[in-house]
This record gives sequence, C-alpha cells and structure tokens, in this order.
Amino acid sequence: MSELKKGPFWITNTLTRKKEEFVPQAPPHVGLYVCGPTVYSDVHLGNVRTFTTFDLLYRWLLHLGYKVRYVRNITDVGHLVGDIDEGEDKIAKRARLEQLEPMEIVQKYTNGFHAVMRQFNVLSPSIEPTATGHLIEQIDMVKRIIDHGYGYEANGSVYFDVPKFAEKHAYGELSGRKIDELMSNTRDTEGMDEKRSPLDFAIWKKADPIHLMKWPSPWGEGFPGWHLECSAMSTKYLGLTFDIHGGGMDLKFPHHECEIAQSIAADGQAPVRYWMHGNMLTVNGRKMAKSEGNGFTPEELVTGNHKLLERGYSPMTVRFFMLQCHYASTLDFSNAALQAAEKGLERLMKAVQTLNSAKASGNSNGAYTSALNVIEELAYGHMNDDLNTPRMIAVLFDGVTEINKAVDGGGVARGFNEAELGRWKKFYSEMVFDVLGLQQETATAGDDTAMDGLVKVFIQLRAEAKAKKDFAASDRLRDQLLALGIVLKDTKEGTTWERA
RNA sequence: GGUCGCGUGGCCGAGUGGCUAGGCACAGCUCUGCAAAAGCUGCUACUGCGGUUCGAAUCCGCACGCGACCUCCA
Repeated sequence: MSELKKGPFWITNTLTRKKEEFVPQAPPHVGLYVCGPTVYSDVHLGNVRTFTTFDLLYRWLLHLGYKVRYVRNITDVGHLVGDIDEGEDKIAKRARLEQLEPMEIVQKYTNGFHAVMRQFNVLSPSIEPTATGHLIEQIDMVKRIIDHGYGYEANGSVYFDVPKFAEKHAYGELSGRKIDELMSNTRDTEGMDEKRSPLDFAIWKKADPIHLMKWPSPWGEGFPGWHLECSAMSTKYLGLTFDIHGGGMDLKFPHHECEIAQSIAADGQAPVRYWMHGNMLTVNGRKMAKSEGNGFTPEELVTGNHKLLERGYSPMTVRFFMLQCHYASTLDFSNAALQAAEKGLERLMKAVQTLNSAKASGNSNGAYTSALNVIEELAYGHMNDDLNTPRMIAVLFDGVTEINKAVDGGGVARGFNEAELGRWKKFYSEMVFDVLGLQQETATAGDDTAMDGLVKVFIQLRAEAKAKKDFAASDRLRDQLLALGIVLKDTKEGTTWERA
C-alpha cells in the first residue's frame, strides 16, 4: 500500500486543459502558490470554496509525503475600483467610508479572514505575504520589465506592453484568448488613455493627491499594479518557476494571464508548471460574488440570518457539501442540498466515532482486511485522479455500512481482530480528519464524565420504569431528555445516549 | 458579439463507450413495548434531434436552455 499511496497523482493543468501526472520540479519539495483574498470586506462563501479546494490540495500533497511550501498572499493594496481613469484603491475607499486608516481596514478584514479559515478548518499556509510588505520586490520587477522592453512609463504610471509581448510570446495561452480577438472585443471607453494599446495593463499606477495608500518609486508616488504582487511574491518565495499555482476560475483572465506575461517579461521564464483553477459557487445558477450581492458571510451562514437561508448550517456541513462536488465543477447552493449534506456528514462522522470507540471481537476471518484493501485502493485512486472527492467520499460510505454492520450496540466490532481494527481506525482518521479536513463538531458522550454520569442516572431510572412496564414514565423521561438535546437509543446491549 | 464550459433519476452530485456511483428524500421489511439508530429491499436517470459504433449518458454534428470569462471579483 505504501507504494500505492505515493502512486501517480494526476491533476488537471488548466494551461494545457489536460490531466497530467504531477511531478514536482525538485521532489520531495513542492512549491504551491494560491491567490489569497483582497482584505477590504468580509469573505463570502464563494471565497471559502476556493480556499477549501486548495486546502484539500495542500492536505493531499502533505499526505502523499511531499514537503510543501504553500504561499497564499494577502492583497492589501492595489486593486482598483471601477474603470481605470477614476480608479480608486478599494481599501482606501473603504477606509474613507469607515473613517479608518487603510491599514486598520486591512488588519480588520485580515483578522476576519483568518477567523473564517479557522472555522472551516482550512490550514494556514507556510507563508502569507502581503503586498504592502513587498513594495521593493514589486518596484524591482517593474524595472526588470522596463529594462527588457516590455514596459513603458506614461505620466507617472507604468504599463505593460501587451502587443509587443505577444509578438514573441503566447499571451492568452492560459485563458485561450487570441490577441486580435481581444483587440476587436475591447470595450471602447478608453479615449484619452495613457495606454498605447487597450490591452496594456498597469504595473505601476500613479497616485492622485488624495490617494491614501501610495509609495515613492522611480516614477513618482504611486502604487503597484493589479497583477504584480503575485508575480513578485511567488518569485521571491518559490523561485522563477514553481510547481503549482491555484486560484478561482474568475482569476484566469486577466489576472493569471498577466502574471505569466509579467514573469516572462521580467525574468524570461514561465512562472508556473501546473495551473489549477477552482470553480465557482453559484446561487440559483449565478455566481456568488460581492458585486452580485448574492453572497453571504460565514456568520450569516451559521446563524441562518440571511434571506437565502432557511436556517443555519455549521461550517463542517458546508465543507462537506463542497467536498461532495468536484472542485472543477460549479456547485449550486441550496437549502435542500445543505440539509442533505448535513445528514450525510452526520452519518459519516457517527460511523467514525463508532469505529474509534469500538473494541475488536478478536475472531477474524480476514474479511475486513480484504474489504479495507479494496476501499483503500479505490480511495487513493480517486484522490490521485485530480482530487475526486465525491468518489472518494462514496467509497468512504461503503465502508461506513461495513462498520455499522460490524459494530454492535455494545461497541464490539464483530469479525475484527486488533490489527484489522487498528488499520480501519487509522485509515478513516487519516481520510476524514487529515485529508478531507473534517472535524467533529458536537461534543461526544464521553467528553464530559459528569454529564455522562448524569445521563446514565436517568437511563437507569428509565430502565426501572421499563422493567415495570411503565412505558408512560419511560417515554416521558426520554422525551424530556430529548428536549434538552439528549437522544437515548435502546440497543440489545443496553441504552446509549448522544447529543442531538 | 467573441471565447470556454455545462444540461444526469424527487433533490444534490460523480461518471471510464458495454458492467450498481454516493449522499439526501421516499416506500416496504427486520430489530423494538414504542421510538431513534442501524441493516436489508425497492425507486434505474442521463435536454431534443441526427450521426459514428455490435453497443453511447459517455465520441461527432445541429438545435434548444443555462452559466462563466471578456471590467474589480475566489
């Protein structure tokens, strides 16, 4: 099995649009870069999906034994609002609205972002660089682009010369665009622009006097262009060419396309070997986006305090909901789907709990060894096939049925010996907790000994009532406990309890 | 308008040209004083029309419907 675990890992490279075997540049090291959030407002569930997707990738790479340097940036400057001529820094705009310092906004929403990531059990990256912390690197990159003839200054701003770049390089390769098609499809609102071509994009932008976030540069006071930070920081921490770059589908063009162009222009080599893009979370078939106003925050999700939500759902329910769909497919949000996921997750987690507290009966005929062999092989196969979590989870559920069949009400796993049971426990714990990143959300019966003892007193009272055939009394006890969130279950081996 | 993608059973959602995805819901049964849980059984779909093929949900074409990107967006 150990060989199989390592077994070839295939991922869809959106650059070639094909599944390719993943082979790191310098095994066992893997360089992974993911575009992080712009911290000018709360993250919504769509953002969470992308970070969950790459969290899954990160976890799988770690599980396969790779040493991963995972860089996920915080964009705290530079993206413009609206069209370029009256462009305004999003963060600065928000700062004025809230009467705060720009860096206060950055701090506030960075904190919020981190809190959400913790809620959804998304692992921290190895490095989380900020754009403002890498001005020198960005300015330096602009210089290199100019030196190589692909950037030009105009009125204090510096633009990337796309047509010139396209003469020698494949601009549009990632997003499948052709330069002349782009030309003819340009929206014609440029007019008095400083750009030589409408396709050109700013790599350094002059700051107007009222602009709050600005830095000195060889071209005057300004701020870095939209796409530059990722190029500068990925180069700094992962090298000129690194293994995997991830992000949401919506960043493919122009953001990632521009990253490629910048890196090639500055340093002469393509920055990324494998591009991966996560698909969108939709609501009623439409992309969830801040600009659509159809997004909701994780807090609204948990409390259910939003018009799209019939009630609240836990973060793990949502994580599981997302994992039941392949990362490259759009996923449509709905209350019914969430409720289904909630039930499914409960079934899975209960089985894991049952498994973990089970004791082996000792009399094994090896059936559960071969069953696990099959499950393991399938699960690894599916994960290695472009992170096919829906199929992997389906396999997990096959095992859940086996577990439920084997473990009796007294917690004895019939037909298992110690070693077998240990293997099952290890496998399920690795897949469910380490790889899928799910966690137990409700306190378990054994967590609180006082509580457990208390409930057992009631169970004893009820057993006495039952023995006297006083079912009215026994049912009343059960109902009253249920009202407090305690569920009693009568089994052949006695009564057990759990939280609802 | 251009580029790309999608259209699967009551719902969500996988899918390799031929062999049961899975989850949820629903129905019946077993267990049970009743219930809950669990197990068993049933529910067999692939937008439409052509084509390729011994055979297509899976390949090709056309039509219809939907979406993403083309502007900040995960």
